[in-house]
Amino acid sequence: MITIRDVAKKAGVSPMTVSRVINGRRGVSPRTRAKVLQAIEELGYVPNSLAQSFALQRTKTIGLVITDITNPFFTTLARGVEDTAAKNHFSVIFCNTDEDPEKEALYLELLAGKRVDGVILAPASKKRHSLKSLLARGIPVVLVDREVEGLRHMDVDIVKGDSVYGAYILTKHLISLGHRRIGIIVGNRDISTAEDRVLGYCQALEEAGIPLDESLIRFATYSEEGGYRETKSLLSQSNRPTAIFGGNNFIALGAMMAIRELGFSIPEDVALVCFEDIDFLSKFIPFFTVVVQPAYSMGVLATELLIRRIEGQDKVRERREVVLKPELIVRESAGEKLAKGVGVLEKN
Amino acid sequence: MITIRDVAKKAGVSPMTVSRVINGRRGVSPRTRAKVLQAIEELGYVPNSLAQSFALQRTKTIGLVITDITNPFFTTLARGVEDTAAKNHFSVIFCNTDEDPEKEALYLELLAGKRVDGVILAPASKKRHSLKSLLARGIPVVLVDREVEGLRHMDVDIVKGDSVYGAYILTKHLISLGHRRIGIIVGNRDISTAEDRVLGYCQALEEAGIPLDESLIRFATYSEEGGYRETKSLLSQSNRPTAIFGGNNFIALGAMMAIRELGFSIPEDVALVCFEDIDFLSKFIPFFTVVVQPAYSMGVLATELLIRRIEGQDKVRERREVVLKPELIVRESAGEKLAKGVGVLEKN
DNA sequence: TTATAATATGTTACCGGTAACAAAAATGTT
DNA sequence: AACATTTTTGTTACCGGTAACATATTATAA
Repeated sequence: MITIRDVAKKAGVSPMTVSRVINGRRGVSPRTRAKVLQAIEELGYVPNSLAQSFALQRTKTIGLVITDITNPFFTTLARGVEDTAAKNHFSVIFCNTDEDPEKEALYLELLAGKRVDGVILAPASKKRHSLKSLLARGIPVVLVDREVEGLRHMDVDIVKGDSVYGAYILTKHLISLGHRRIGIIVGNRDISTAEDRVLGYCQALEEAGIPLDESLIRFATYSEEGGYRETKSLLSQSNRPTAIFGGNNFIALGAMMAIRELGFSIPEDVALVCFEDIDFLSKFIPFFTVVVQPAYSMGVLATELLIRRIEGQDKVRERREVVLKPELIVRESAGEKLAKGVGVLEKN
Repeated sequence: MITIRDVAKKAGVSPMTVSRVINGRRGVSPRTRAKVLQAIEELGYVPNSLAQSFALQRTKTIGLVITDITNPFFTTLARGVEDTAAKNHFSVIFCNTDEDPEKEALYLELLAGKRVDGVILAPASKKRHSLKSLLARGIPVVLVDREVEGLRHMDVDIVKGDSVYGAYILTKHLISLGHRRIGIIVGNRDISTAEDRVLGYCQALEEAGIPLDESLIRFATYSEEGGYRETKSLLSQSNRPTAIFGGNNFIALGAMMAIRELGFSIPEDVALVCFEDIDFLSKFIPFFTVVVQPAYSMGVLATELLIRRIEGQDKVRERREVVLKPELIVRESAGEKLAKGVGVLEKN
């Protein structure tokens, strides 16, 4: 492998001079620079960024720890991260935790060992402990999508959607269409968005004077199985809901399966809405009423915040919180066509 | 930052001994090992894998260079790569080229600089040159999904789907349903799968004795716009096709848009089939007839091949080629319900 | 022309591990 | 007990860059 010393020898200069040329530092005469560049060219030299990272103690690499790259929400977010990282000459190492806090802890440890310059994390749990290995080492962290408890005074930024608000408007929309018994299925109680979405749901019900029925609130997992199981359970209880609020796209997918299996149709028998759009489906058949979050922007913003921390351009040390408003997209799955002239649907 | 020397001092041994303990090497007495472990524990020491990589000249990291993580095919493939890499204690750096050979070359250069142990690449073009920076440095490469020209005798493995066969059976399926004029839209001519899919298409036509009409074959881009534009063009020509074969999911999506805009319906006016499933959509509404490739397995296999090369377990130096058969999933978008009793549809 | 500053280049040591070899200690053998 | 072996531990140098400082060269001013 060709090193900086090989180049130096060939160009008849010192390694340091070559280093200067590579990094475009001033203080190299044009003639010397030309000689060095030629030597680099002839030898096909590529600087060893590993050695560089090692010497400089920074890797120009960030870790992206999410739960599942297979979820379009995270895919899009990841794309935002990658694009922004590339623009700033950072690479991205990516890790899927599958919502497993242990796997998460393992990955964070790994990233700490790799001395990544920073980490973007969608935490699998509200618990703080897995962050320790990073924070203790002074590695900046930006959370995305989800909160972690007890970080108020630490410099861990966060970029998230306003789940409370999103759930609130979605629930309100259902109520405006005449629904009174609305089931809600979200992820694990340990995930902040699960709590928040239930909170927004409760707020909307309260505002409408609809009494809360605990049996309609289900904490499951943000997965197809979770949605499937809880929907079956919800729809088989005596006083079954007329609408179901899926905590995310996967849950809605599972719910859809369950509804179909039970021989019900959407929205005639049960309305079904959810958080996150259902990508391809919605392009083909604009059917599902959803609340969408700006996933790509979340990735971009998180990366920008992180890089700013890394480069130390932020004098401000306190925690930053970016909360993005989600958007309600009204389509048909909540029975909008059936309920002509109701609420948001006047225009129909 | 705590180093191995700090631990050594605290434990009253040499750094080398600590290194041995960390790596679980034999030749350390139980008592010493205990002392060292305790020191590590007390100091909260985590080995600097950067330094480790540097000393050992291997990074335990692979690069994954694909065109777009947003495409579910690549997302799934990436997941296969990540899972397999993690299982073997490798990390994955990921890069999106957006089908741009220049961006690809840049990323490969970057990865070469980072001294990744190997690269998995879905090439943006058949041209070989961007691979040079890796091959010259002896960095193993495994191609996925697509071929690169002139690599016969080089040790660059490949894992791909059998595009010729896939296109062949899909076209044959259309023919069996009575279609004679079938339009096909694929990606750039520089991409091997584009050529292969057209090849399979031609074979099926030839076999059925249907003369080739060049105007029905469109090399565009593997994107929504490509599908949209070419579909509009295909459907507005005088003798318009009764079926369209989308080269991938995005193309089909664009085609769908175009068809809808032109006021046609699927499959009554035009049949529409494609390569790659349309994930969410198909779960909700099993409508699209497609040929699917085992994306996850492709990721797994590619990673396994790569790691085997990296670890040098392969005595065999010649190029390996893994070709996976795609699967035809017959649904309704080619007019199967309309054409009762025809071909594959006897069971209906 | 000489002093002084500015610019260009070189030297040394270090980043934090580990391989390769050397030395010391423990164990076994005759 | 004396020697050979094996096991445990330590020493040195190196991986390939770069910071910090030292020195040589050139330009600028007095």
